[in-house]
Amino acid sequence: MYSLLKSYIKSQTEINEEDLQFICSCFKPKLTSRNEIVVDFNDICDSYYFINKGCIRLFTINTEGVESSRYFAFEGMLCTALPSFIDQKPACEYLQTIEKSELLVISRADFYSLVEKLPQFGEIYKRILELGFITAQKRIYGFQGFDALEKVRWIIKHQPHFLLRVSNKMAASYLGISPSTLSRIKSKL
Amino acid sequence: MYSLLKSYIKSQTEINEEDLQFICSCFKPKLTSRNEIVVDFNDICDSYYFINKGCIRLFTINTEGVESSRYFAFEGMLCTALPSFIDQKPACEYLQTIEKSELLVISRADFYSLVEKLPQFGEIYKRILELGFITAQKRIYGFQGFDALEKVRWIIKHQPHFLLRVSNKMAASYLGISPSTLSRIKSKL
DNA sequence: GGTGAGCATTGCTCTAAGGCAACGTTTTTA
DNA sequence: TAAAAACGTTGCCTTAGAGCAATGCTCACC
Repeated sequence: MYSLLKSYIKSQTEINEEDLQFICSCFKPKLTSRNEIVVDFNDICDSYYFINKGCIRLFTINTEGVESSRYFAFEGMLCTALPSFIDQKPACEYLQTIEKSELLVISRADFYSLVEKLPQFGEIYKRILELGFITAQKRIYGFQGFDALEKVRWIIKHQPHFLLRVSNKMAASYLGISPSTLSRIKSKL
Repeated sequence: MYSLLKSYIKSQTEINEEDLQFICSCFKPKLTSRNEIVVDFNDICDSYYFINKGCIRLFTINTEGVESSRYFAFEGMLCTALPSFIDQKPACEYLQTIEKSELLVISRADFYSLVEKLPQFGEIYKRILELGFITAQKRIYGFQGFDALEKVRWIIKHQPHFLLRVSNKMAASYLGISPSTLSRIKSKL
């Protein structure tokens, strides 16, 4: 159950077995079903989630009822509704497992306690933030000024499994195009 | 020259005068002209910039020669081409002062040395990353699925000075609309 | 394992907004 | 300070892609 988490941590930092065990002991397993909402729109998010199996989507619904997805996380990745997690305000977005999933959950208190007490874990958190920042930027550049076809090509290049793993509707809401447009583009390659 | 930087740091963390002085001594003044390119497309970015006066734009140019702006920073803000700064790879974007500016520049080596040696500065860096991440996310949600008018309303609401400070062309390239569309929208309020 | 809800696909129509061009204005440069 | 280059604005035309609707498929749920 914890082998993927362990190898994730070891890939991020030098760490001894004892500390590694201690970190893992802070993560509790949680099984979720397809399309289960783990963090609701008005919730204050107080956990960080490691995906042992399955897939998490972060999305919101605007005033006209249209979904907008901003992030998908897969096996071996950490994920949370970060703005809410950091500032302890309502998430204003949903965190959803779009497949039957096995999550490893660490509470905010334990997470920050690890960041404080274990310098290696502080390093990991810094790295998560840096990577998140870079990913968001790449996405902004990747989508800005591109037409629908170019966006689809971009996602195929940068996340080859994405379109295979995610429903047409969700993928479209991530790319900022309509499901029918995405469907038409896919049928032409 | 350093008063704005000092008040920025004091607003972010508890710090004594000695440490504050030491931090400031790592920042060197740099004067730049309007539209000066500070970090070029192929440069590896090895400085962090604090804006004492003026304005920085981060943008790139795609294969068809179209500009896409992803971030504008104003007085009292820190800014760099972060992906390049972190990973020491070519920036693939431009960092430009769009007005005559006074920057306070810290080298990457000094920056990371401060992060290591002064816990308060480490905190500031963590906070920069967190805020950057949150800002990027808000922008993704803020623009996704919005039409041109809604985007303009969004920027007026969230950054009221933006359209007054930034040229029509640059603002359009930030909002992901054409300069003529932005011009038309502005004329109708 | 049968039924109902939601999703994917595809054709048709319509509109927001981009491209282009012309003109006036502002900024840059020599 | 005069010429040249870049930018802002506006009109006209064109088009990518959204919206809607009909059909067939898939999957969740009893």
